[in-house]
Amino acid sequence: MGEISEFLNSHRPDGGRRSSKRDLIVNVFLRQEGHLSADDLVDLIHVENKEIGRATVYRALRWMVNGGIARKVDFGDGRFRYEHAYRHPKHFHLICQSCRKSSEFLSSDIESFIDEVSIERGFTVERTVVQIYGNCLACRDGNKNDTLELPTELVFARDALRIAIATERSGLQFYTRAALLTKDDRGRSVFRNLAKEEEEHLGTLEKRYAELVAEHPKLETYPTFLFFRGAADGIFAAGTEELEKGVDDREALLIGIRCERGSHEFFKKYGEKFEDSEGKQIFLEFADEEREHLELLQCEYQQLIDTLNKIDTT
Amino acid sequence: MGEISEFLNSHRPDGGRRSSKRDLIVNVFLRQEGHLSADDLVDLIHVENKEIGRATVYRALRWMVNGGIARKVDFGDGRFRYEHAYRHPKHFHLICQSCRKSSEFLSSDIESFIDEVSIERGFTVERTVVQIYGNCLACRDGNKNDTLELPTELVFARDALRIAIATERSGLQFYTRAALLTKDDRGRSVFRNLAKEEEEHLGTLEKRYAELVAEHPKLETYPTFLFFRGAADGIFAAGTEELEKGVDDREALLIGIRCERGSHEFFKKYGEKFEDSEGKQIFLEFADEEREHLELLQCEYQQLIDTLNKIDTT
DNA sequence: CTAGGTGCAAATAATTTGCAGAGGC
DNA sequence: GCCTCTGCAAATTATTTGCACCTAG
Repeated sequence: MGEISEFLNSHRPDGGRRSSKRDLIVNVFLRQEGHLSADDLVDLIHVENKEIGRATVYRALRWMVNGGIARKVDFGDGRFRYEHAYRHPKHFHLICQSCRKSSEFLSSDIESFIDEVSIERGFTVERTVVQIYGNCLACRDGNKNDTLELPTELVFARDALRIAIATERSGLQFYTRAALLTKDDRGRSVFRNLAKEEEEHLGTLEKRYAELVAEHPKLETYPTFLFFRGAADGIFAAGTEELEKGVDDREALLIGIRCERGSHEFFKKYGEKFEDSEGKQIFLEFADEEREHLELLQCEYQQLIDTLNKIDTT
Repeated sequence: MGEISEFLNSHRPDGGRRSSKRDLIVNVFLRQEGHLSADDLVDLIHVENKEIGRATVYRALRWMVNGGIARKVDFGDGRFRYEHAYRHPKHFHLICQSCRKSSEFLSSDIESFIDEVSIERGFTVERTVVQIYGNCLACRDGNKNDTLELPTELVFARDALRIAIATERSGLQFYTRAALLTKDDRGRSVFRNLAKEEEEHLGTLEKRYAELVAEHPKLETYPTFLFFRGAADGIFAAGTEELEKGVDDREALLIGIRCERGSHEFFKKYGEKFEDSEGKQIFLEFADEEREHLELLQCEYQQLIDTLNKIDTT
């Protein structure tokens, strides 16, 4: 629970005096998963202490929203819901209109299109709402209510690992192929080294993934949380395809740079979405590695250009 | 105004008796552009007739929402807004938090990602909300309130034409190139004919576009309403690139089929979004043309396969 | 004539606020 | 001791409803 109080300290708005009642409200709230209405929370609080008034709960909720501990969401049925932000990144919602349950997802692609639209309109984005209303699978084929819920941070970590693994695999393939196709000795050894690194890291990631699902077997079949189309066959897949068109060493380096940059940016962005947790760590470690590769390639590219210029002038 | 009453007739829910008061409410409502709160509408109604009660306006709004004449939207500030559906497809919103104005957009890509997520989760979609909250350009750099608003149907028509033109251009390029690369005489004439058709149609579309912007000069610089990344260099652009990799006649046909199908589906989908209007017509005409091309190519492909089989067995 | 539309006033429902008192620092 | 938190009850806000009356078909 030390981590939670650390989280609370960093998210306390204004000098905010502490009070045992508010502490109780915040604690009960953080223990819940999912989306509570103010009234749901009042009921939960009253189980532990009947002396706490509705207004206090409302005030505590407003205080939490201001400090970023809670997020206020609106499913359009006249009351607001609240979800806590502890180890829970901003996300989008699927809302079932028959059972009123909501499930969550993230889509890197939707986010990037939203950015594109906002830029075109010169709009500064503060907050984005994506809600899909309809009917869930459970409601349609006879309410099998096996709605086991895994903590989002675990599912996020799983998706992070899957995407990282796919990226490493395609990276390995890319550098292996590039090493084969490269004419220049020095370039070949750069690509070979990178291939070796990708291979090693791939092993680490696969082990980590195996451990994760061993500990939580339900994770394997749990629905996707983080959608990212580009990850299906790995970020380097398009690059490898390009290689086959017959590019020269310089172009191969550029393709590598492009892929590493894309993957670095992706993992950095999603790493930052998460209050510290397994998922965040995986993403940020990966982002770091990709940045190192990127720098290595960029340096190599610069040297190649310099060499070519020297040849040109002699 | 005949078209409006036709629209009303097709959207009248339950036997719905007609009444002069409700007629007035509906008429005033349909004359507005943008998003009104119930109270805004009450005020507007009271300008023309003070004898109409708030409850009646609320009842009329509910009646319109049931019949699909109006859509109820929720910008999260505690009151609902209403927008009419006449010549106005379902869309997404950018909502400025300082001036409370909202602007609209459509993104084919976001819609397709939403479909993807829904399918993965086995979710049947009824309604989709995408809202971007933040600050608009006008609010940020000193409120130049030159907020001229063009009717959505015009902007939609413009975007339809732009996308259609880009598609025709890339189609023309594709078929021209394919005709050059084709070895088989018969195949070459098919591609050549298609190229000719694309060229003719391109001319028609460009004329139509020129007429549209001549009539409404502000259209040229009005912000994009329909975002579609694939349209930037035309739906056939990727296909043309593939051609250059050196494909055989059969593959060229398949690429053509794929492109025509994609373009047919895109234009059909967006054509259907619109209550009859200029934009709808452009989209559906275009969808039709692409379907014809598609059928032609499919037929040609079948004959090619048959011929190959015959050669194979002799 | 009668189902449905209408105005008014009262009801509802979620949330906020005023105020007097309690409690942390 | 001061400032903030708290409970209670009253206020607020958007919307809906009950009911007596009116109107179109």
